[in-house]
Amino acid sequence: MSATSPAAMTGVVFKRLTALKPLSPGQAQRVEALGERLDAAAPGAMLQSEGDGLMRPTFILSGWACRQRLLADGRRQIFSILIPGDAVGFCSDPSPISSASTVALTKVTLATVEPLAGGLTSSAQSSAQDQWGFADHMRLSACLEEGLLLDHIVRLGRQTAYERTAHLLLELHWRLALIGRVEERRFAMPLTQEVLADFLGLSIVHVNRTLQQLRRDRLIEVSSSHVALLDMAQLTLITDYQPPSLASGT
Amino acid sequence: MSATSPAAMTGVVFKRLTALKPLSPGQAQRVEALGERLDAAAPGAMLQSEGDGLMRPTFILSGWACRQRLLADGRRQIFSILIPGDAVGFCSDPSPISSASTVALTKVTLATVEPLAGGLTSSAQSSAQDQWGFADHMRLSACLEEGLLLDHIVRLGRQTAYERTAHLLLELHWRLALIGRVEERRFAMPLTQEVLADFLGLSIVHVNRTLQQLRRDRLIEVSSSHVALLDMAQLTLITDYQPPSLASGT
DNA sequence: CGCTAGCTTGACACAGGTCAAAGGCTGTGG
DNA sequence: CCACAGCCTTTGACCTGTGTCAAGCTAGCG
Repeated sequence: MSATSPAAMTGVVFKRLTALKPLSPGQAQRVEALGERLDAAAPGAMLQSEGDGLMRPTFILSGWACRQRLLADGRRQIFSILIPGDAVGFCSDPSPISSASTVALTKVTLATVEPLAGGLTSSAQSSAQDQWGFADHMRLSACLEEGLLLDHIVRLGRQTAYERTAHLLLELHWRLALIGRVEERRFAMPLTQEVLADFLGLSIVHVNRTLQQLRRDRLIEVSSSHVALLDMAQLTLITDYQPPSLASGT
Repeated sequence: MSATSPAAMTGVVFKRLTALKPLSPGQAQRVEALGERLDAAAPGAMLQSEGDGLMRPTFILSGWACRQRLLADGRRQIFSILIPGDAVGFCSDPSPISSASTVALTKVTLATVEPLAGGLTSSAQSSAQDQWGFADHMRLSACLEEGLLLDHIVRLGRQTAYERTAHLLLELHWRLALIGRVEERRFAMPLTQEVLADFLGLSIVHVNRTLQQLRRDRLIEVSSSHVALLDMAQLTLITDYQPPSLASGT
């Protein structure tokens, strides 16, 4: 987090966006410029694109976060896990109340795209306007995210703890690979078992047991916040995993 | 489904859209025009806005449907239940494979908005363009739907069968009220217990038992595909239900 | 060097799943 | 108009995946 050069930090955003759709030179430049105005947040802090009116791309440059909701009695459900390169919580309609809040899971660095130079707010079409020059990417990103939400619903509704856990690991593997954070099927995963539990709809204890089962079955290896997938074929089979399609129909 | 006048059929769409944001006279007219070109589908039929390239608003005028996914071994998970007035399956990115398919649960009548008269495809902004004149509504609708997906995730991940079932009934009550299909807290719900099970992530048998428990607790009444909510306050309390906010931040 | 947050383990409880069979309904065709 | 077929609902007996409780354990951090 500390002494990394701005270029290294914005790299993840570049990779993430490029995977969705190639960036124009101008866009690439603006992504690089992200490195200028950084925001930091400590674990547990709420990240909210403060009712900014309209959506304004804000990216996680480093660290992990999540979108979650709390029930009245304290139960927590995590909707999605956010990794570097991901855009942070904005729905075109910034619903005031607790629809979902975005929370840092580790120390996090954020950067927000600045609006384009004034006068360009041309065309009539009111709201959806692309004052930031990333409308296409944001739309594709929203699609990708919807797909992830659907995957999550399947996990929670129809898969066993064992399948769920493995499925999540495959998802993270895929997403982290996209931003170049996987080596030899091994990646860092700075999540406590409590977070995993609240994401997977399980109890902490059972997450623990399930991870151990996966380990005993020689499917994964876990060591101090690092995970290695030992048998992708088998994992894919067990979990019925299908990586998101990035085919931009446009 | 048969002898109803076009106006009566498009009424639900009108109500649904108006709830999101008032319709301009022109828009209202185009909604009425929906009644002209109807499509019918039998229970079990796949409804897909056949890779239409871009999104093109298609509405359910009558009947119920759902978005679902099948696992390799036959397990099914339903993501959302679609009622009259709802827009049907289109993601800006029409992912080819089984991300999710839309299926009719009853006999269904559909209508698709026709593109605006040719030459209007003006402005430069490529994709997001509103050839159909409902961009704002579609965007708000997408937000509403995302909220419903999040609710669903909470249900599946953190609520008991009892809570889940009751929560779903409150959601349906709210959505049906929006299109004027609730009277005295009573509404038609043409869903088999199997569908409920696949939506709620439960077994058929347990859905049955849960409904009976709710009945025994004098919270609901069920009779041949009609449901009555007897104690909304209690139901809301139990399920931690919060109706979606329609506050259009725009 | 002690504290605290996170991990691990065991014993036990219970929500919800599975299996199996019996009752309704409803529509269809003889 | 009846009888059959199929689908849906209901019920009971039993099983199991996951949760709960409680206690140690480990390791990083101040």
